[in-house]
Amino acid sequence: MPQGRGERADAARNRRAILLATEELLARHRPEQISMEQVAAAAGVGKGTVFHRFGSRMGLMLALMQERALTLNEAVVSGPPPLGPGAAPRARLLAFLDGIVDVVSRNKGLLAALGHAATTTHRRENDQGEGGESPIYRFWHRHVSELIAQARPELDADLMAHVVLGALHSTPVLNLLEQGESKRLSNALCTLAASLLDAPDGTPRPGLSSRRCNSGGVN
Amino acid sequence: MPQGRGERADAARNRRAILLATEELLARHRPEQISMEQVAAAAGVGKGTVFHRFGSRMGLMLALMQERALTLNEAVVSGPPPLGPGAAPRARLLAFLDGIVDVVSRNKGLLAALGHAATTTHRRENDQGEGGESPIYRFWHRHVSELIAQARPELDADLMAHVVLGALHSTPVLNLLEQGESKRLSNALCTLAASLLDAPDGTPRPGLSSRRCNSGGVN
DNA sequence: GACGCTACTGGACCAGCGGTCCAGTTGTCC
DNA sequence: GGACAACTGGACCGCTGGTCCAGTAGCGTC
Repeated sequence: MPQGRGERADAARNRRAILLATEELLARHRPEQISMEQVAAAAGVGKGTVFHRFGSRMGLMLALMQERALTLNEAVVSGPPPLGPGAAPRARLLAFLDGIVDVVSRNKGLLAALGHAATTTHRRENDQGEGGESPIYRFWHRHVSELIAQARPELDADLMAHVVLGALHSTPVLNLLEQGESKRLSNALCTLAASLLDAPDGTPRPGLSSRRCNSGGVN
Repeated sequence: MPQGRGERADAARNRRAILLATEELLARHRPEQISMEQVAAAAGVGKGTVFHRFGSRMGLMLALMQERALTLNEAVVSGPPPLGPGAAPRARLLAFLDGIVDVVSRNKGLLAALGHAATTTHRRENDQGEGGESPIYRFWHRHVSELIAQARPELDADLMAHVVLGALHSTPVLNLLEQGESKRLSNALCTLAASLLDAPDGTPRPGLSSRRCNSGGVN
């Protein structure tokens, strides 16, 4: 993506320096105590430069995340099975979950930083109630959602994908990752996904697995 | 809990006013654009009072959440089945998920506000790497975890509970809730939990549902 | 190699935040 | 009704994400 015609040499250099500095800081401190000023200083650059290149805290984190997720995304889109196209949806999903956990665990603080940025970033006039998700999340969600839909068309694939991916943003889970338990998470996520895809839904155990569970209000 | 001997009349009045004002603001605005100063003003109270009563933004949100979750928690601990003790773990879990979704959907912005507070609150000297979860989360997690463990002792119940509860903190899911899709979420969560508990794990479909899925690194 | 155009740079600056402080007030107990 | 402490509230602080713009330096042109 960089030096894509028209990017000056010094600009490219500084961009890399900023990204690198952010990475280092993220590795050493909790994301919420890293200020943009610190990032700028660590990169040997003025604050204005950081904002000029990345627009906002959110932009910075997004750019970093995008870079980190790039190889995984490429593997999904055009790599060999089971991650890439060609394998059965079930196998692809399990492989992909593995891949995601891997990326996330290698970038422990980054997801948390993204979450933090999302709630911190100043909203100017865009009073839109909606708000946009990050492209990476969108990509991941679409992929998971499609795989679930292929394997189990009767499920609410869209929502299930959100639920599964949601686990990665959860603070307790992130803490676990911080302690090197990524294999454990990977196993749990795969078990969960496998259960969902293999569940005896539709015919067996009638009245047990698909019973309605909505009751009245509680609070 | 209030006026529990020793709380002054005006203090109690103001405490309720603050809680109420927070609720109203939360209902009308996104949580990240509600400042403590606004809360104080809306409650007709000085900023110092708010901090004196609740300690921090986090404390305020926690107190509000605690109040909202109270009836559910009581129902779980001493209410009638299927929510309360006595029913089978599976039924209790499904009922509880329903209950949680209900509470969360009734307090749309509150969970988000809690998450926001968690990343925003100034950390003084407590440089502890750990960090404490909220008591409500802890309670919910323990309950879900125990139910899963009872129904399926071989699973990583602790982590599974985190994953399931993590869904409630996910922004896309929260957005869905905002649009009144709480029934959909409830169904999805129940389907997922049911799949997990009913999964043919251990003997059937050998080599399919519990196959190892950890591969090498990707990034 | 000089030149000018322009994108890039960086630090002073701003509004607003969460949180603190403490002098003054007001409820409560004896 | 007096004394004491708990409560109150607004001025204040340090710091943040983000803006601004004068100055700088890379790049294409001749």
